[in-house]
Order: sequence, then structure tokens, then C-alpha cells
Amino acid sequence: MRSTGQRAVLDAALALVDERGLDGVTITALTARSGVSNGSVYHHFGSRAGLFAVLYGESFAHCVAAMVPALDAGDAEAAVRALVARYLDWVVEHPGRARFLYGAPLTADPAAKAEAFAPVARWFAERMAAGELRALPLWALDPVVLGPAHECARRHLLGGFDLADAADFVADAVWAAVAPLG
Amino acid sequence: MRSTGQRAVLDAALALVDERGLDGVTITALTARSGVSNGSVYHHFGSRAGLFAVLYGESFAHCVAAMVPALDAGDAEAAVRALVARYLDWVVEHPGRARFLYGAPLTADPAAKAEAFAPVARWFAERMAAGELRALPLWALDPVVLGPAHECARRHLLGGFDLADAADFVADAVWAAVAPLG
DNA sequence: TGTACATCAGTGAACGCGCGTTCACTGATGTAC
DNA sequence: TGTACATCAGTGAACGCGCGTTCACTGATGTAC
Repeated sequence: MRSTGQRAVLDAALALVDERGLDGVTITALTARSGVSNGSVYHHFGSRAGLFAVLYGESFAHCVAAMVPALDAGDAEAAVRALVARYLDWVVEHPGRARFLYGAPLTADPAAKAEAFAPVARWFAERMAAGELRALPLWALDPVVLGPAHECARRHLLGGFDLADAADFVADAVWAAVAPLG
Repeated sequence: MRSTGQRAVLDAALALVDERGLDGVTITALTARSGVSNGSVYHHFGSRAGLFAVLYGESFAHCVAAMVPALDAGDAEAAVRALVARYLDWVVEHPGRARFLYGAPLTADPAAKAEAFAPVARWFAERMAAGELRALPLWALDPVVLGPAHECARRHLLGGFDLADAADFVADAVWAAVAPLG
């Protein structure tokens, strides 16, 4: 389990990345906002990079957990559209976490990411095998199929881009990319 | 026209962003790599942010210029696919510029961007009006339609993602998002 | 039960470093008269 | 033609600042005997 001190630091980091961006997450700002001493941050996380690694893993799992229930939404098209809707909703509701995932990609542990994403990947693999979705390599799922969702989410997080207005167009584009051919 | 000193600084910045990322473009690194003094950088650009603004505008125009000839590639589908191919090629050939555009989005002057992008936007508007492409709002073009291209380009620039392998899937997804319905 | 010791969360002053920026300056070139 | 002045590219030492990190420390809790 996470100690209260650790939790306070992680929450402060999320608030800071939301308010000031990744570069705003300095040790000084963390201690000021969380009330925890700088030494304590190092005691728990070893370094700024160590804290980032924990926050990345936690946030990625948080995101996937929010998306997974969409896979039960009905047929393949309904599920894909629900998946997009849930992802965009999650970004709007958790901008700090989303900003962190997009802003610190080199922090990611690829193996841990793949494991967390496995339920989604498995669902797609099964539907592709059943002919309910277009056959695509699984590595293309996130960047190619969900590309429109990611690009719109990034612009929303930068400000001035209305994700709610874009949601239907994104769902159309994503579905068009995986709808079975013919 | 750009003086030789200015050009040397801009080229050094592109090389640095390519080799070390945006954070590697420090004044110290610029002077070391370009042979130009720090004072000279300030004489020409006013500040680091001023240099970034020039580099952004220049790189965005460079990118659009590389894409525009694709619009003469034949029918709508051929042109869209050529557009994707040219964009991905440009990213591979000019990673410093591409990294800069993705890494410093807040540097952009929206009006200047819109003007530079106008030829592409106009082409799409005309084809949509002619029924050769699906009708979409023009603001959706870059993030939604080209989303797969952007997301794959970003991953390529981070390393470990093969854009050449992805190019055909990206072209398929982009075309699927703008192909006329029915 | 008491004592000794290990463990671990947490503290906060101090460190060295590299950053963007400033500023008084040089020297070459162009222009006015 | 010569002289005086303005303009502009370019110099480089010095500045203050905020950063991530270190380290010797306190104090509470758990465990062994």
C-alpha cells in the first residue's frame, strides 16, 4: 500500500501538472503544495524520475480501467464508439493524469504498459479473428486506430480545443479505421 | 533575408533539437554548436522564445510546402494517400523540424499557421463540396483526419517506431476517415 | 516486564550547477555634406 | 575627396535564480530476548 506521505506527493504532482504543466512539477513546488519535505520525496521515490515512473504507471492503469467497461457495450461498433467516448471523457475528467501520460512518454515501462493494456488488445484480437473488425496488427491499434482520439485529446489539453464538439467525429474516424471491409 | 549569423543559429537549433530534444536547445549549446556568441543570439532574436517563434514558423511552412504537391496526384483518394506519404516522408527526413513542431506547440502563431495551411484546407473544402470527400468541418482535418499520421509520427520521433511499416495502415485509416459515405 | 536495537517515515539546511538574460563594448559598413 | 556620424552585426564576462539532489539528523514503532 501507498503511505499517506506518498499519496500526498502524488496528488500534489497531479495538481501541479494540471495547473502548470510537466515543467511545473519541481521538487520545490511539490513540497510547497503537499506540505511534505523535499527529503521525504527522496525517501519515498528516490528521485524526481522515480516519482514520475510511479505516477506514469498509476495513471496508465487508471485510464485503461476507465475504458475497459466500454467493451461490453454491445456489438463491435457500439463497443468501439463507447471506447472512444470513455477515453475522451477520462481525459476531460483527469487532465493532470492525461497531461502526464502525453508529456512524459519516455518515463513509461513498455512491459508494464502492454500488460495493463492487454484486456483491450485481447478484445480487439478476438473481434478481428471473428471478422467483426478489420484485421490489423495489434501494434497499430493505439497509434493508428486511436490516433484521432489522441491528437484531439492533446489539443484539448493544450487549451482552446473543444473535445465534446469533436467526440462524434473522432468516433466516426476510429470506427471507419476498424470497420470490416466490403 | 536571413543573415548568415541568424541562419547558423537556426541550423544549430535544429541539429540540437534532433540530437537532444527541445530541452537540449539551450543558449550555451547553441553558441557552442554554431560558433556564434550568446549576445549575437539575443541581438538577432531578442530571446530564446523569439528564436523558437522564428523556427516554428519556418518549419511549419517547410512542412506544408513538402505536402502541397501531393494534391495533384490524381483523384481524391490518390491525393489523400499521397499527402499522407509525403507528410510521413517529411518527418523522417526532417526529424529536427518535426520534433520542434510537436514539442513547442504553444510557440505557434495560429493566424500564421492557418495562412500557411490554407492551400491544403482549400483543396479539401473544394473536394468536400464536390462530393468527392466526406463533408467534415475544416477544423477536424488536422487532428481527426490526420490524427493517425500525427500519432505515428510522434512515436517515430520518440524512437523505436517504424514509420515505413506503418505508412500503409496510416494511409488506409486517413482515407477511411474522409472517403465519401455510401 | 524491561531493555536494547533495528527499521523506517520524515526533516530541512546546504550543495553545485546550468540556465536565460543583460550590458557595455568593438569594429565594419553605409550615408550626408 | 575627406570627415563625421549613424547603423548594425557581433562579442563575452557577469548576473541572479531556481533547479535536483545530498546528508546528517529526529522520533516513533516494532521486535528479540
